Amino acid sequence: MDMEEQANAAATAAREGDLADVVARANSMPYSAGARRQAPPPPPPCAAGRVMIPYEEERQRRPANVACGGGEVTFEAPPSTLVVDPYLLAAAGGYGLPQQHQHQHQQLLAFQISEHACCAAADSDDPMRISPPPPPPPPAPRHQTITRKNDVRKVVCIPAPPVMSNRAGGGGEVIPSDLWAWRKYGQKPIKGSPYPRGYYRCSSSKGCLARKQVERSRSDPNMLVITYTAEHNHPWPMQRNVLAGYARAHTHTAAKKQQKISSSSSADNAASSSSSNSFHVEQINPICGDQLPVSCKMPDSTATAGDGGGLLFEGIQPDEVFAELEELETDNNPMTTSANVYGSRGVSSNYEWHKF
DNA sequence: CGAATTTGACCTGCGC
DNA sequence: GCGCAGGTCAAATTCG
Repeated sequence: MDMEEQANAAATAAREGDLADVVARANSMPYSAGARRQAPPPPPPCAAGRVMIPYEEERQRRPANVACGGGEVTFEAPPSTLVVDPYLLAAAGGYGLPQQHQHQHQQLLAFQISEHACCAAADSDDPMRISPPPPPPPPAPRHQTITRKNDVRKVVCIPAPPVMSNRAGGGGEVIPSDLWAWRKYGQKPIKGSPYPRGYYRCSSSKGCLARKQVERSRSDPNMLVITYTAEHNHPWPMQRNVLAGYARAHTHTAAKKQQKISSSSSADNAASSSSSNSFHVEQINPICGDQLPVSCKMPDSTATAGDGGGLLFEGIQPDEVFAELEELETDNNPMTTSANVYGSRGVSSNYEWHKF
């Protein structure tokens, strides 16, 4: 089957909500700049409730169960994606990563896409289904033409922190951060959904076309559906010193913010101090064959999608993260290894990834 | 005061 | 061609 046939089949599968086919397509479609993954064996048809996607026979005994929407999807744990925070990978997710890094994360990305397919399947009228593989997008003269329906999108489905009442994105929505810096530029109510959709663009670099849309799943409000559109045209801002600073800086600033919040709003305080400051994502941690109880803390209720911060990692040792970083950095990428090029200081604002 | 967010208006694509 | 819905812009507002 050549690429075109694959694309057509995948488009049909997506329309029909065939999760297995969508996953197959996700695994075989070209990601951004690099399409180096070979298509896995055809998965079994999408059955209601539970889907097993063969990935590696020897790991079949250690499936990771993911609750998403109404059904349960069992994904194989990709062998090369251990103990990396799902959000980091959602952010990196291969999408917008330097080409050689994308390869490392495509397996997980396949999971992410398929997981959303599960959500989408639960939402019978969910418009955010996987789009058919588009033709190579021509240079867009205007921004509107870049992100219309026939562009490349990556969809991530993650557990959503409780709704907050602060001004952070999405009408109080707290978006788990990724390593990119995002600036919100719009929000729209979506027909048929009680939850608005927030629109973010990358603020890490001027002229970066990367965008993302964040909304809650209609079928499962506890799930956030993040749609990444276009690519970052600058290096992935992921360096060990960035993360190191991030961990410290946010515990500190979080405390300050929390102090302020608690004195200003008792309602907000109740929400943020009880449940919303910490949420567990072990259900989205299929990347670990064994259920690694990873909990991500939202440092404070004012964490926004744009500030690039917001998550503290429990259950993941810094060394493990850095080991992963090491792997990435040694992947012969001059852009990420020369951290100071982009990393020591951002481009145009103080709202950037160096704040992690 | 600079930067981010909010929000109403406008633009575009798509279905009928 | 028209209307609807999604996506973006940009002025106003808010925050640090």
